[in-house]
Amino acid sequence: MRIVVGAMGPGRVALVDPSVSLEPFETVTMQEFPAVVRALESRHPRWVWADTRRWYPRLLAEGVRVDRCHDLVLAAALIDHSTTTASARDGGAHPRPAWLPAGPAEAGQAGAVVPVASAAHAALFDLGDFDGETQAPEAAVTDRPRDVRSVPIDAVLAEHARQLALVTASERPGALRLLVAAESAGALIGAELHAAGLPWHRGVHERVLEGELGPKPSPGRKPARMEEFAAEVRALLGAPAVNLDSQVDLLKALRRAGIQVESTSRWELREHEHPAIEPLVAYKKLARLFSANAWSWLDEWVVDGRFRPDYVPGGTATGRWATSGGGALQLPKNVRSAVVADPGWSLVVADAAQLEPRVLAGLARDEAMAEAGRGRDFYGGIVGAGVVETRDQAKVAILGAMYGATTGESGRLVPRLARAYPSAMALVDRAAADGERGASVTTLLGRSSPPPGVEWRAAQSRASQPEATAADERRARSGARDWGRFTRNFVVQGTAAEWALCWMAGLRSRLMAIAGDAAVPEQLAHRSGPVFERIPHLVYYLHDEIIVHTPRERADEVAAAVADAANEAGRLLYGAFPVEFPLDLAIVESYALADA
DNA sequence: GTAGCGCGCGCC
DNA sequence: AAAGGGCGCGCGCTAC
Repeated sequence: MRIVVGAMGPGRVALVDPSVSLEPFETVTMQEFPAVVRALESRHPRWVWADTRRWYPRLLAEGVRVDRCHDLVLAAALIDHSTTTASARDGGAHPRPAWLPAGPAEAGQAGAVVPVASAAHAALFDLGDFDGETQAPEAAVTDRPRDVRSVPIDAVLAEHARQLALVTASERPGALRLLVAAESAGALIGAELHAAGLPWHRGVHERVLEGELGPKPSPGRKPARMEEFAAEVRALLGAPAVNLDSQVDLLKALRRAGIQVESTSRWELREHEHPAIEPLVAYKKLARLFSANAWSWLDEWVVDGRFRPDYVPGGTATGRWATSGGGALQLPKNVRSAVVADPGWSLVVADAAQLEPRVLAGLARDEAMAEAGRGRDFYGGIVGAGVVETRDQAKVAILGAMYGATTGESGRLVPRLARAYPSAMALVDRAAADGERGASVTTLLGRSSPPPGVEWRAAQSRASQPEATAADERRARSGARDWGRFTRNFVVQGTAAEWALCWMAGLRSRLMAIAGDAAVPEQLAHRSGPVFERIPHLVYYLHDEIIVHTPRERADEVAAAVADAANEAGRLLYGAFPVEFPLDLAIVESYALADA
């Protein structure tokens, strides 16, 4: 069952079950809405709404969670740019409504051919309702509203019907259905992660800062240890006034001191011998910590023992998430010790071991590569197969293949990988070739890469003119190769993001089931907000890694659910194809202890 | 005073 | 240790 939600008149919310009628079966005020959702949730509907980020926080604030949804904004971004719907969209029979946020103008032409997803996913995401015989009402013409909650119900219904039609007409409807469901589940999870917050121990964080930077400086001053290194660098460069935080200033001072660098970046500095370099690198390290994740970050981002970043599911081209504010996806390892479970609680920390090579093996249906990944250590498996001599070589070669390395050790090793795993190599090479000629490529479940920009196309066509100069041609070739590296990586990174979404979505439903029969002692009530009191819940997500905060006595059960969900994600994407997704999994009190 | 950009660097 | 993909953020700096 689906329930479509939209605005009806000022301040009223209409609820429609399109399998029954396009007329609302109920209209309520925004204040009444959460209670109505709570009551209807027992019927296990899929909530169809314009934008989860707008609708769901309000529900969570009232202590209401929903099981499933269809996020029309996120789904439109997928459906309207997928190469798998290109022919269905051809001719403009399914125009995007004006209220949707503008996306890239056009999806590219049919791109990389990637294997078809298994259709064995109906149970988990329960997509049986997706093809429901929904009638399409006349599309209401609306301007783009400031708040998508005010999109009229008729416009929401029309958009829903449009999306269902396009998915059905897609070349791979099963895959695209799964992708829409997984992306929407991600939107629910993103909002819940924010509501729950990551448990953050201010005292532990401050001790790390004091250990590295010295005592907290007074406002406007730099920490003592930064000043010490800065003084040392200035003396050793013979530049008493140089501002180390100014790239231009610093570069001049370095050159005057005889260090011939092109930039002030750490990796280039390290290639030179000069006594000032070591303290300069140390200064930069501390400066980064001080400006990005020190006391002012704590003041701004940690409230009541919780770090609450704003996650942006689907925020990047490849489908990885972004965050806005707080830098949640760039937390330096040395401050992660501040992530500490509440008393009586544990953290279940899990990350997928070598996710991307495994995703590639499945994507290409490369039996030999999947065989190397049988067992915990993919890179060890490659060495074991005699492809390269050392684990480090295996790692560099694999990364080189996925990122398009052409030079260095990585570039030299890639050909050996190509001989051992021709199918996998052919898949990424084809993705690169497609990108080089400006075509879009598509992930396993149907997310397509954006087309290159107008400048890129202009450079390519300039180079093909008779009067093109050598410089024109060089620029065009270099641009083509850059874009090819992007599309090469896109199919792998994007499909890995899909695996991770399925993993998290499956985990979330397992955790909800665990919570459903939870009778956790009252004394374990903690500070994480009403919805998540006393129940295991996700608190962090980082591309291939998750953290669940759970009452300690539930930790083993949660860990099993995490592993189950990973296995199921593999089956959802690859069916019976034998690619494994082992986890590094730990039950700890502090995030810092999970690496051990 | 602020918007926008390049740089450098944190994470995957 | 090294130059290949994806991001966000803070800084200095320039242009307005």
